[in-house]
Amino acid sequence: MDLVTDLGASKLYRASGESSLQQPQRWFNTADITVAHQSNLLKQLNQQRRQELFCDCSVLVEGQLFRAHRNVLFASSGYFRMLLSQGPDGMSETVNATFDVFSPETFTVILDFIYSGLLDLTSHNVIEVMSAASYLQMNNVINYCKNFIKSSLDISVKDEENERCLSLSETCSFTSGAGEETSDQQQQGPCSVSPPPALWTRDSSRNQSGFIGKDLDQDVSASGIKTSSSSPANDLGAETEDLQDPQDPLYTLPGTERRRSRGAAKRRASNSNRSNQHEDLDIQEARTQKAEKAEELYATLPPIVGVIGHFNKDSNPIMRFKCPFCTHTVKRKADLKRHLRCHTGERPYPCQACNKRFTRLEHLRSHFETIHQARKLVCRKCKCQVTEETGHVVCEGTRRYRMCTACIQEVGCDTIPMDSLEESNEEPALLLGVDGEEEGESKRTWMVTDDDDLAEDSGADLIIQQVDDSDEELQ
DNA sequence: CTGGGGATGGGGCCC
DNA sequence: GGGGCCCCATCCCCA
Repeated sequence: MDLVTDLGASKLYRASGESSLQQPQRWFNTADITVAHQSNLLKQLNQQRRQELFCDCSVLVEGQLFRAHRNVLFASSGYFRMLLSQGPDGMSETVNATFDVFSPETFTVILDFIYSGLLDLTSHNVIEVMSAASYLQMNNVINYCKNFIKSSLDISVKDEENERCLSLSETCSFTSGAGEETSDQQQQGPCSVSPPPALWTRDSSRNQSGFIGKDLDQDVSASGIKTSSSSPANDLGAETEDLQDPQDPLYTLPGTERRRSRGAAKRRASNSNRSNQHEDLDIQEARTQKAEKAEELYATLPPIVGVIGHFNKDSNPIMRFKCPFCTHTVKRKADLKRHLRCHTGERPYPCQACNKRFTRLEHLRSHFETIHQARKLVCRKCKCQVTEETGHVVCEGTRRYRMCTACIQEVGCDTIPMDSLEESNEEPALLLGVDGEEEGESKRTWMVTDDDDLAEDSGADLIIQQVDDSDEELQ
């Protein structure tokens, strides 16, 4: 076979034994040949795996044995790449790997994908598969899972993403050449997922399982869905700072971004008084919309799963509640409800002084006491202990802190707006909703009472399922 | 560039 | 189940 020409990636070959001058030429596009060959090779390997032919690698997952080919695993998984490259040189030796961090069912999905390119994702297994893929360092699978989640949730609020989401939401299985770092997807069948609302993925809070790492954030995949780089504790969402408002009840910047934006948030907060009415209306409207979406989110929340972990000494089952969004489990449902806020992005507790919102009342209280009440009896400048007598409260915008008399004199009284709690009770009283005598607004408590700011209880069904929570117990 | 402190967020658990 | 406290991790700011 002679190489005739090269058209980019697709090389055209002429069948040998034929005259190019006398007979019609028969051209073979090697791209098609390659695809067919890869497909056939994969089928053969998969058959060999199922028949346990030439399998030189044993993988034990929670007691269930899987047989596979080390070269295939090596090519598909960063974890196995590392494991096998560190293993014994003797290629004749069988390699064993043991996992307890994911279930055999999950590994079956992973293994099937490796050998077929078909990823059998469902709304019930996608989180576990993504977690396992993260563990096994299979970025392509992670991306498929992420896209699956995104599409399932119909996250897009942008018109230009609607089409993509629609096409993806119809897809239940993702296909790819095994080991390929591509995110091409094909429709394989109807989607079994009832898409949760957008806010779920718009949330970018910390992920206890940490199943989305840097790689995932870096690879936005061919779908073009934008993600933001974030802290190692990843986020499911893709949200830019610009689209969020710290005053938003669903203010959900990813961990790092959120903190990076803290300064900006503070600036915005400090400038909030200057915002015009139009902006207020916009914020209010956006808040209402997001609150509605939050309600929708809770209404369609994946079921809260009560799980039975290991048994205690008395052979009594240890009940734990599994987060439907991550692998985290907690002992109490109330704790899970609290934990869910880091996924939903709920921030039901706004500070009335700076409009910053918090996920917990105690955080709001701590913030308020520290920032706005100057509860710390420590001089901000020299850090010495101060009392009501030896120090004064200094106001700086909505911030209050204490300074000792010496530091105040050193800095100069004229430059610092002086205040003291004993002299001015209006703000703490107003903000704390204490029996203040202030006008109108003073009747507000420091935690917002707007209905749309407080998400209702999910009321999710409780499902009992047997899981191994040994890893969680270690946390 | 680095270390310390402050602010914030999240988990465990007690009341 | 909610409130609250404690602890720890992370990030940002600043000296």
